[in-house]
Amino acid sequence: MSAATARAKARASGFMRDIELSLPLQLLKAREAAMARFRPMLRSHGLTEQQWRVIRVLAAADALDGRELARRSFLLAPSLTRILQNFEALGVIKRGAHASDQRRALFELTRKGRKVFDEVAPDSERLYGGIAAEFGVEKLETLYQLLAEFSAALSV
Amino acid sequence: MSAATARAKARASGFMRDIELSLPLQLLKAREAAMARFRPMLRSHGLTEQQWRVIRVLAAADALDGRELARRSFLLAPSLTRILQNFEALGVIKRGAHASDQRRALFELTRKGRKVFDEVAPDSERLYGGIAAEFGVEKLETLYQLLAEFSAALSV
DNA sequence: TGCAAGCGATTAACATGTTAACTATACTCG
DNA sequence: CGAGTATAGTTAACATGTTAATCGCTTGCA
Repeated sequence: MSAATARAKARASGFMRDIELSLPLQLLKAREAAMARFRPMLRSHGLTEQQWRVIRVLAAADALDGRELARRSFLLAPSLTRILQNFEALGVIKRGAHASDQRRALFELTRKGRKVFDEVAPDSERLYGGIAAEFGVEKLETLYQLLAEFSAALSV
Repeated sequence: MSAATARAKARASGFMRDIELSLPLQLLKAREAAMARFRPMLRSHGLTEQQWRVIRVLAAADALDGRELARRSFLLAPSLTRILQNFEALGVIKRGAHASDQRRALFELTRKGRKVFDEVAPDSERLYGGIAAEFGVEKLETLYQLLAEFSAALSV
C-alpha cells in the first residue's frame, strides 16, 4: 500500500495501532510457539492440552472439588465438566462425595490416571527443559515475572 | 498436603515442576487478564475476538487472499473459512477473484464492514490505553520485546 | 422455621481450535 | 504434453471456549 493510500485509508476509517501491537495476539503467538512443541507429544499420548492440565493438577493433590480443580487448571466450568465426564468414563479419574456439601464432588486420579501421568510427565519435563535451554533460563525467569506482574496489574 | 504425603506422592508418581511453572499456562493467564477487558466491549458490538482480528486486519489492508489474512490474523484456515462465510452472509466482507490464481479468493471489507471497524476501533484503543497506563508503558515495551524473542527462539 | 439469595455443577447453544481428509487449481520436470 | 507433487480453500469430526440458563443444595436472616 502506498503512503497516499494509507493516508486515504486513515481518513476514511480512523486510526488504529498496528495489530502487531496487540498484546493478546503476541501472548497468543508466544503461547502457540510453546504449544507447538507440547501438542504433538500430548497427542501421541492421546491427550489434549486441557486434559493434561487436569491430570497434572490432580497428580499434585489428593482429592479436589470442582471449584478448586477449575481454578488450578485454569479451565471454565463447562469445559471441566466435559473433561471430567470423559475421564470418568475412561476410568482415569473417580468421583467422590463431599463430606459436608452435597453440591460439591471430589475428584481424584485412579491408578490408571496416575499411570498416564507417570508416562507423560517425563516427556513434558524434557520438552520444557529444551525450551528453557533455547530461550535462556534467566530470560525465562524474567518473562515469568513480567507475566505475573501483568496479570496482577490487570486483576484489580 | 503434608510434607510426608508430598514425598510419598513424589515416590509414587515421579517428579514434575509445579503447574505454576507452566509457561503456556502463564501466557494464557496473562492473555485472559487482557481479554477480560476487551471481550465485553467486543460482545457489545456483536463480535468475537477472532472476528475483530479479521476486521482489523482487513481495515489495514486493501484486499487480501485467505493465506495472508490467516497469517496476519493468526487464525487457522478452518476457523477463517467459517468466519469469512459468516461475514459474507452478513455483508461485512466481500469476496473477489484472484487475477492469476483460480484457487485463491480475495477478501475485503464492504462499506458496512468499514463502518463496524470505525465503531469498534475507538473503544479498542481506549481499553488498550488503559492497560498500557496501568501496567506501565515501559514494562509493556519490555514484555513485547521478550515475547518476540521467545517466539523467535522457538520457531527455529 | 421458612424463604430469599447465593453457590457448585451441569446443560444448552453457538463459535473457535485442532487434525485429517478432500477438491480444485497450479506447478514441475521428464 | 502429462503424471506426480504442491498449494489454497473447504469440509468433517471432535474437543474446548464463551455466555446464559437451569437445578439442587446451602446459607443468611427475618
